[in-house]
Amino acid sequence: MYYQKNQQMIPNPVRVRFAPSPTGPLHIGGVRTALYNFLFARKHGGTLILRIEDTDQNRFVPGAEQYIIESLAWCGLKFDESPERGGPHAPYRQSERSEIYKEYIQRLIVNGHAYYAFDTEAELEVMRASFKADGNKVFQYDQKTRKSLRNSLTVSDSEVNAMLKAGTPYVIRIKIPENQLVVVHDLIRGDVTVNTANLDDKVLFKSDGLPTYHLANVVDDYLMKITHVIRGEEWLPSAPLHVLLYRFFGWEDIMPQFAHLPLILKPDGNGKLSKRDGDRLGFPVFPTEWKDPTTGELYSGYRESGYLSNAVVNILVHLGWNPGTEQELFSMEELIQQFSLERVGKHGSKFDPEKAKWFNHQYLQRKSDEELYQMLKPFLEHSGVAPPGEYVEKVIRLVKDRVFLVPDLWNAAWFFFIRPRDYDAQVYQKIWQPVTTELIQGFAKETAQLVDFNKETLHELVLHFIANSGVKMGQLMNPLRLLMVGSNQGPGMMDLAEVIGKKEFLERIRIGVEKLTK
RNA sequence: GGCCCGUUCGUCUAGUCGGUUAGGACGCCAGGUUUUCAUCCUGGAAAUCAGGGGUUCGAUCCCCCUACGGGCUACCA
Repeated sequence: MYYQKNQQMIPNPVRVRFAPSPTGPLHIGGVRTALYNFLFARKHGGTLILRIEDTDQNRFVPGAEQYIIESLAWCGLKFDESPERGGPHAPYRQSERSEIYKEYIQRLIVNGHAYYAFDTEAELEVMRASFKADGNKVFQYDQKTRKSLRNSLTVSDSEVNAMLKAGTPYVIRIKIPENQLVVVHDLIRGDVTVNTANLDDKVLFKSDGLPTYHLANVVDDYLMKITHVIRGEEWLPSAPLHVLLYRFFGWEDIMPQFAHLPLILKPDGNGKLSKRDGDRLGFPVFPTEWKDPTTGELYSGYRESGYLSNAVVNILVHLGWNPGTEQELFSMEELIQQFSLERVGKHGSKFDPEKAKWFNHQYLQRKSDEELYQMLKPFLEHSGVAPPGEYVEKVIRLVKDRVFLVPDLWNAAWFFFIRPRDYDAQVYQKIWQPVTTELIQGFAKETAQLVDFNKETLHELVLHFIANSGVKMGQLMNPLRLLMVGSNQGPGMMDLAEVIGKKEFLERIRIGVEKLTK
């Protein structure tokens, strides 16, 4: 037995769903919602369902459903029941369930909890405009205004039937009861109470014959025996409406429990995180890359930017949840074990791209040399070099700890595979003295004599050389580094020299000196 | 505008019977290692717990008000 906050037993078996609409790539906020659902399901040995909420044909984007499934799979999230896998409550696409909703909306009409509304888009627009003109009021189709609009509450039954028969377009709206208190028990926020006087008569069924989210979500959650609805905070305002629907259908005592997750906010300023923020500040807002099929617009992804899926999961899980301990790096197994809704915060979190990188660095450090090799391979191929594996592994050991994103593997190591073409002008200015050229050439001459070339012998030689010539270590080493790397970066000089070998070492000196002293 | 939710270091956060030097992490600063640049290590600055009222011997913690922030307010989800 397991008890949540307010002594509510978690019914067994747990069944939760992630219910995105296929309107484009999945925002990381959505990924996090899916992740929390996944963790909750796994933790309680429950079932995770993917339900595609595609009741808005206008916003349908081809490929989006596939994107959602694949990008989530990349994160390690798999569904037990879904459109592609099927399950006992198939179909899992709402567009394929339209007959079901018709049956349920009829029940609401018969019971007097819903009514036909014949107002056209244009008529409602006029209402909105007149409300706005009258002291900037906002028009709502609700218990106050419905009495003066064209619907089955104001029009006679025979007239309604005539209109229906004539094929007059209509929508079906919920009839919100007057002046009642509706309480939503939220696992994260506690009880949220709303007076029905503030609720409007939301459209339940559209003129295109498909339900809106509100109806479809309640009917499907009931039919699919969902026990917990874990979704974003943007749904909190409509939760009372959903509770009312459960009540009208007579399902209130088996209604799922709600948990409304706080939002992910932009790093600077206020408001929720958007693609725009990512583009502006230079970090991805989507798990994997997506190219919009119609506009061609590119949505950059974490995977393509060089993040590990493990790290992304860890970054996201911490945006709203914490373990209550000082552990900060988790495997999926550990998350499943430790996750709980109780430890999800109430307030939104600003996304911190710097911390995200740091997390990725941590996970990268835990990868084996072999795994890192595999990640570096594409870069080697792209540059047309094919060094022996033994050589690459030596390099990886030297540069590993300076890698934050996967491409850094190449950025921090390319000079082991390719000679520098340019030399950093600022560094040159700073370290290249009048005597340097002669000094380096003298050193190269002595190095050429070295029979056994490795980091120890080279180090010894350096020591001798500076003692004899009376220069400081830096006067020799800094120019050498510039010659080897083209800048002032990279691992220790001796390690670097040993790996590239004597021949290459001398060659780089020769070529570099020639270029720099021209 | 209306309704709802929120508010602890710059950021993510701990703090769940009201009594803590308010803890950790990222970032920042300083020192050390690396004769480079990063990494790494050590140390440091950084939160009058949004403000004001209560309740209490005592409030970050309970209540109220205000401010600020956010969400929703479509025949979108």
